[in-house]
Amino acid sequence: MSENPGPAQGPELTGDALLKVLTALGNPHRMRIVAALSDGRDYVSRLARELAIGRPLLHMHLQRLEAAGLVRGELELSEGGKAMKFFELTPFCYALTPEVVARAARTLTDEGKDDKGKDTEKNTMKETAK
Amino acid sequence: MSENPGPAQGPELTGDALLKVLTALGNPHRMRIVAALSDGRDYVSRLARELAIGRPLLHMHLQRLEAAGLVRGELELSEGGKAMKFFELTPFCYALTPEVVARAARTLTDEGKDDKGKDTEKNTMKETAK
DNA sequence: GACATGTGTCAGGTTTCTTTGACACGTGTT
DNA sequence: AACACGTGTCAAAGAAACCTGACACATGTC
Repeated sequence: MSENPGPAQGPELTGDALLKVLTALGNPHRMRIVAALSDGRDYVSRLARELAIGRPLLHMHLQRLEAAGLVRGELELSEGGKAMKFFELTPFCYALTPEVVARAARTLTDEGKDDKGKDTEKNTMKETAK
Repeated sequence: MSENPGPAQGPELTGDALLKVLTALGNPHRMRIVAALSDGRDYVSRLARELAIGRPLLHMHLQRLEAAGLVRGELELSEGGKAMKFFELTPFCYALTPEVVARAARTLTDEGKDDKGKDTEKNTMKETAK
């Protein structure tokens, strides 16, 4: 939907990034979240009802997906003034082949396991809601 | 590197199958195994030395990769008569997009988690919403 | 026989992931 | 105020994944 430049991360794909995507997608709930979000954006509480899972749980899964760059959340205000966090899919596109995996594997770092060091600069939220 | 025919499993891809692939690939060791195997086939003990991990551990990882259909092992006899298990890559090719994941997610079964399978039973959780 | 190589499996400890039930805020409505 | 709805977080339990050090079995060589 909407304008979206071609994602197509052909050339460079770090092992840590791919690993994060794979572990993010490698979970039944998170796959279902992607499926639900493919029908359009939605906010957390409603999504939780839809998927019949707890809000804290969904929150964690969404966080994981967002950290992998697969979904994107945005806090908005409804007419009523209530803060609602809407999530929508990122139009990702990864080609999973032996060559891609092999190439990515060579750039794997131990840091990847806990994502520190390199701050990707994307620091969403941290409550500006005052 | 032999040439691979077009795998391209476009039409049918069950959620359980994709999930298995994703969880299989979503691990640093297994990614490195794929990388090592992309240089050509190898047998377990040598691979373990190469990757500097224990044999039992490698054995488990290879099993996981094989269960996902990403590698294939074959027991052969060397000249000496020793039994050696050679592993080689399967030329897989998965396109990872929101649509593919969404579609696969709809065919996810609870059985997938432990691979029991042949049950024609539709066991759609007994979860009662709170 | 003792050794080095290959195979596989098992029990167990460690770590990480998953899940749940509180709790602490906000808001608008009854 | 009490309620219904939204947001987020936390601690702790439970489950699953990961890893290691044995052990078993083969074979060929010193």
